[in-house]
Amino acid sequence: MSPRSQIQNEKIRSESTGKILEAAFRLMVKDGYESTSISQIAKEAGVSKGLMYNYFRSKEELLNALIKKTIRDGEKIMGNIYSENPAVTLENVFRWFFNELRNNLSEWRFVSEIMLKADKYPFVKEIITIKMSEYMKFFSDLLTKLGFKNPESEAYIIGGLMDGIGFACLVVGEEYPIDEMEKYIIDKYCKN
Amino acid sequence: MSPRSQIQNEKIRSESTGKILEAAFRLMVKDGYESTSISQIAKEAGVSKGLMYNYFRSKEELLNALIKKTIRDGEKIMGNIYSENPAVTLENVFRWFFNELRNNLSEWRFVSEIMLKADKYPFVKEIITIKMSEYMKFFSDLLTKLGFKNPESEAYIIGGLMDGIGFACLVVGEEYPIDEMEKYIIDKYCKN
Amino acid sequence: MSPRSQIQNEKIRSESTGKILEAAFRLMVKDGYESTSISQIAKEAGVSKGLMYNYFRSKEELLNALIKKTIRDGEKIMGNIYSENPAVTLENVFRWFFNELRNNLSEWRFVSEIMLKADKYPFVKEIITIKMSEYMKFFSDLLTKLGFKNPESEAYIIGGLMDGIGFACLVVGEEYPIDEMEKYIIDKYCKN
Amino acid sequence: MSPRSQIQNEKIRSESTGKILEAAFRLMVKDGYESTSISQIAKEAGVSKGLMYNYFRSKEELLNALIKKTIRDGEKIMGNIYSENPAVTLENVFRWFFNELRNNLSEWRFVSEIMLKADKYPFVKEIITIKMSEYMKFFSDLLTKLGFKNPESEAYIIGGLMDGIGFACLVVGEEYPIDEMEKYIIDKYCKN
DNA sequence: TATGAATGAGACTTCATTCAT
DNA sequence: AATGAATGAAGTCTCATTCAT
Repeated sequence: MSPRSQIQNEKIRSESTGKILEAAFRLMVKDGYESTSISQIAKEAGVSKGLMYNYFRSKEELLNALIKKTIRDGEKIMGNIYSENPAVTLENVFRWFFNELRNNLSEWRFVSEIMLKADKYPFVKEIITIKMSEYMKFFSDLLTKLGFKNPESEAYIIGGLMDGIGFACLVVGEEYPIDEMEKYIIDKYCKN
Repeated sequence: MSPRSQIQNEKIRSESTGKILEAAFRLMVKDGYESTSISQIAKEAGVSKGLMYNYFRSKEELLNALIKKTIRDGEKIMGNIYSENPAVTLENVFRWFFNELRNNLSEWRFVSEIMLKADKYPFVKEIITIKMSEYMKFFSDLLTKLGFKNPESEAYIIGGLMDGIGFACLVVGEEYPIDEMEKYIIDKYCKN
Repeated sequence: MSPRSQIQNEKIRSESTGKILEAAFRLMVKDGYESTSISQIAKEAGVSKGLMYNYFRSKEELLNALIKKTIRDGEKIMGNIYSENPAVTLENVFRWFFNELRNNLSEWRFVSEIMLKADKYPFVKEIITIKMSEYMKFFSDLLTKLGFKNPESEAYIIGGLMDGIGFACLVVGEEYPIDEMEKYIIDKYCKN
Repeated sequence: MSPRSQIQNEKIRSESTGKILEAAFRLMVKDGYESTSISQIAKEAGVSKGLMYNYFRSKEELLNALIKKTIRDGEKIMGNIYSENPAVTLENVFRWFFNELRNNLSEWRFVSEIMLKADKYPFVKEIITIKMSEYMKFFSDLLTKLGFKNPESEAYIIGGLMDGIGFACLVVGEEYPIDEMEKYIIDKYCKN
C-alpha cells in the first residue's frame, strides 16, 4: 500500500551498498582494481549489475567510495593505538604495521596499487596527499616528543620505510625477514 | 631469391626485437602495462602486430623480456657507481637514486607497477627476488665496510627506504621534499 | 484512514498525469523521444518511476498520451486563427506557422521525429492520418473560397510546403531565409 | 610466405567495408539508425563485431561513411537527369523524385531521420548544409532559364515541397495521392 | 495512490590473439 | 621474416520495466 518508509529505504540502501563495497573490496584486494570486473563484483555481492550503477555511477566512483570507506576503517584502528607514552604509541604503530603485513598483505597490495594510480585518478591523489600529510604530522609530533633531532625528516624516513617494507613484502613475500625487521626498527626508534 | 643467411636473420631478429622492446618500454612507462595495447606497441615500433607474436608469444612474455632487458640496462649503470671508498660508493648510489626520482619518475612508476604484479606473474617474482637479494648483499657489504653494527638489517632499511621514498614521490609528486631527504640520508649514512 | 473519495482520486490522477506529460514533453522536445529516459521524466515531474507505470503502461503509451494531448493543445490554437475573411484566415495560418518555426523549433523537431516513427508505432500513424485529412479538408475549403482552381491538390501543396519548410529550418537552422519565405508565400496565396 | 600485397589488402578491405556499409544501410533504412545495433549489422554483413571497429572507429563514424556513400550514389543518378531543355530536366527531377517515393520510401525515411539529427551530429549538419545549397543553386538556375520571376524563392518552395511531400508519404503511406501530385506539380512547373 | 530498490537484456567498445598470404 | 584482416570474449554502462511495501 504505502511505500516504504525513508528509514526502511535507508536500511536497504546501506545494506546493498555495504554488500557491494565488501564484495568489491574482497575481489579487488585479491585481483586488483583493473582485473576485477563489475560483473564479478555484482555476482560476489549477490546483486544485479544494474543495481551497482544505481549506487555508484561508475567503476571509478565505486573505487572512490571504497577508498573512503577503507580510510574510515583505518582511522578507527588508529584510535586504539594511542598511548600516553609516545614511545609506546610508536611501538604500537610499528607492531600494528607489521601485523598488517603478516595478516593482510593483500590489502596492502590493493592500497599500493591504488596509490600508484594517483596520476590517473585525481581523487586518489587528493585523498592520499591529505592522508599523507596527516601521518607525517602524527609521526613528526611523536618524534619531537621522543627528542629526535630532525623529527620532520625522520618522519619522512619512517613513512618511507613503512611503504618500502610493505612493498618488499608484497614482492618477495615469505622471503622477507619480517620478524627481524620489526624487532630492529622498534629497538631503533622506541627503545632508548 | 636466395635464402637469407643465418647471420643476416639473426641481425634482423635482434633489430626487430630491439625496436619492439624499446617501443614497449616507452609506452608502458608512460601509460602502464595494462593500458598499453599490443597494437600501440606495434605502431610505435613500426612493425606489424603479427611480427610481435613472431618474437613474443604473448603480451606477458613481452613483459618478461622487457624486464630482463631493463635489469641488464640497470646493471650497466651500477658499474659506474662503484668507488674504492665505500662511503663514496654509497653516496653515489643515493645520488643516482634521487636523480632517477627527479628525472625518470615514470620509469619508477612502471617498475613499481610491475613489482606489484609479482603474484600474478610468477616470472616477475622470480626475477625480483633474485635481484633483491643481490642488492641486499651489495648494501650489506658496503655497510659492513663502513662499520655499521647490523649491516644486514640496515641494508634492508636502506632498500625499504628507497622503495618507500620512490613510492611517495610517485604519489604526491612535487610535494615530496626530495632535496631535503637526499641531503638528510646522505648525511646520515655517508658522512662519518 | 478513510479512503479517498472517487472525486479526490480523480483529481490526484489528473494532476499527476498532467505533471508527467508536461515533463515528458519538455524533455522530449529538448532531447528527443529515444534519448529521454523514464527516469529523467520522473525526476523532472517530481514523481516516482513506479507512479509513471501506474498511469502509463509503457514508454510507448506515454508517447501516445503525449501526442493526443499535444494535438488537443494545437486545436485550441487553431480556434484563434479563424476569421470571416478566408484570405485573412490563411494568412493567419501562415504567420502562426512561421512564428512557430522561429520560436518553437524544438517542438517542431519533436513532432517530426515522432511522425517518422509512424511505421514503428501504429497509433502514431493512425492519429496522424486522421489529423492530416482534417488539415487537408481545412485548407481545401479555404482555397475553394479563395477561388483556386485545384483546391485539393493545392491543399496538398500547402501541407507539403509547411512540412518541408519546417524540415529545412530544422536542418540548416539560421541559414534558412525564413522571413523572405514567409513574405513570398503569403503574397502568393493570400494577396489577390 | 610473403604477406599479402597492398592490392590484395585493398581489395579485401574494400570488400569488407562494402559488406558492412551495405548491411548497415539495409538495416538502418529498415529500422532507423538508433534502433540498429552494431551486433545486428555485423551479423547481417557476415563479419565479426570486432572487424567493424577495425574499419569504423565508432557507430557514429559508420554513419558518417554511410552518408557520404549515399550522397555519392545519389550524385551518380543526378547525372542521368540532365537535359538540354530545362523544362525536361525539371520534369526528370520530379519524375525521379516521385519514383523514389514509390519505390524506395524506406531510404527516404532514413535520410529524413538522419537530417533530423543534424543538431546532434555536427558532421551531418555540415554535409547537409552544403548539399542543400547545391540543390538550391541547381533549382534556381533551372527556374531562371524557365523564366520564373523569383527563381530563388521558388527554388526554396520546390525544395520544401519535395521534403514535405516525402515526409507526408512516409507518414501516411498509401493514403497519399502520389500520382495526382506528380501530375499536378509537373504541370505547374514544367508545362509552362 | 505512491515509492524506489532491483532486475537483466542488450548497447557500444576494446583488445589479445590467430592465420592466410 | 612479415603483414594486417579477422575473431570473439569480455568490459563498462544504460534503461525500460517489475514488485514488495
